[in-house]
Amino acid sequence: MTQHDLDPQTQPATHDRPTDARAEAFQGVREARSRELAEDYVELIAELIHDHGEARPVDIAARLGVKVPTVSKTLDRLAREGLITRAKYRSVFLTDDGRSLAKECRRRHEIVLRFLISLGLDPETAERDAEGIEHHVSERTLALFSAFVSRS
Amino acid sequence: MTQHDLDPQTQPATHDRPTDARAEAFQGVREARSRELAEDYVELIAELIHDHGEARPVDIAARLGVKVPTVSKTLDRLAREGLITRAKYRSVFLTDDGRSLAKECRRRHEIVLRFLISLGLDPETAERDAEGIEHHVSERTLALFSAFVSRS
DNA sequence: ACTGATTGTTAGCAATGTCTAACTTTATGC
DNA sequence: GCATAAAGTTAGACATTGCTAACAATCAGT
Ligand SMILES: [Mn+2]
Ligand SMILES: [Mn+2]
Ligand SMILES: [Mn+2]
Ligand SMILES: [Mn+2]
Repeated sequence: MTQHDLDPQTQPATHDRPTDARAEAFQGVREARSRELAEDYVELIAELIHDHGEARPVDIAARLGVKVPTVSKTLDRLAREGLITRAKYRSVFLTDDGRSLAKECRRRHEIVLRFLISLGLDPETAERDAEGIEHHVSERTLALFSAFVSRS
Repeated sequence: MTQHDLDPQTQPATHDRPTDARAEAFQGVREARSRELAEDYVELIAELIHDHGEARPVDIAARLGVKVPTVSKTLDRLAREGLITRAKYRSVFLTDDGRSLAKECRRRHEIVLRFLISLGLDPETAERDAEGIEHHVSERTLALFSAFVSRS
């Protein structure tokens, strides 16, 4: 390859994880990143349906802090992906897949949130951090978070 | 607004955080999301310069698991944003801003990583989760993570 | 110093995710 | 039931992030 990789002396003791493993990690993160939006949507849609009986684009938009046309376009994609069903000018419904994903997301969200609060974080910040972190925790980490919450 | 929000009975005891606060949380997450890539790049560039004396697109690409033209285009953006300097066909350098961001990112990365490992996670998974989580932890959370690591 | 291998750039495609503006449909209030 | 308000859609713009293919520059071994 390059001269560097052939010379161990030029590699001064930083973790020196294999390049491929790092690439895999980054690929995993990119993968998770690409699912984040759909996860936030279905989680929110499930909540709206539960709390209000229906999920309307205008309510989704208000809670996500985006404009309605943005929601409309994203909902088209979710429908294409089989997570929701929708009819023109009507509110949105989850498919079985969508409901199942929503449930999984809500579970992750709750675990992360309770964990952060158990650690001593204020609920506001916990909510904000959880909203981002939830998409990037492995099942293993989730298990450790759960255990910590129980134990504390 | 809509009939729902006017009728408290239809709001069955889910956390019922104000809509605006949620929107702000999501906006914060989107903001963080938009910075993730730049953060991963400068952190990696700093590491390559430290470990190998220079940061070449081909090495960045190998470690991120993307193709070289993707890196080239992203580096143009980072240059435009003032995080790096580059000359055609040459390797990349960090500006003061870039170096400062890299340092901050590395610090976050290390804290999150050590925290996850302290919790009991295996180093492989810890590395993967940290790579995603690092972009979504507030300074407060970081402080709690640090404290936990010290105390354990 | 040539030449072939490696590295880097450019152009162009596609998907995503955001917006505004203009329009259509549905719901509300009298 | 009609007029107006609210909600939803569509079109079109723009930035980002990925890719491949084609080309250009640099490096390395002889
Ligand atoms: Mn989220
Ligand atoms: Mn969530
Ligand atoms: Mn990262
Ligand atoms: Mn990192």
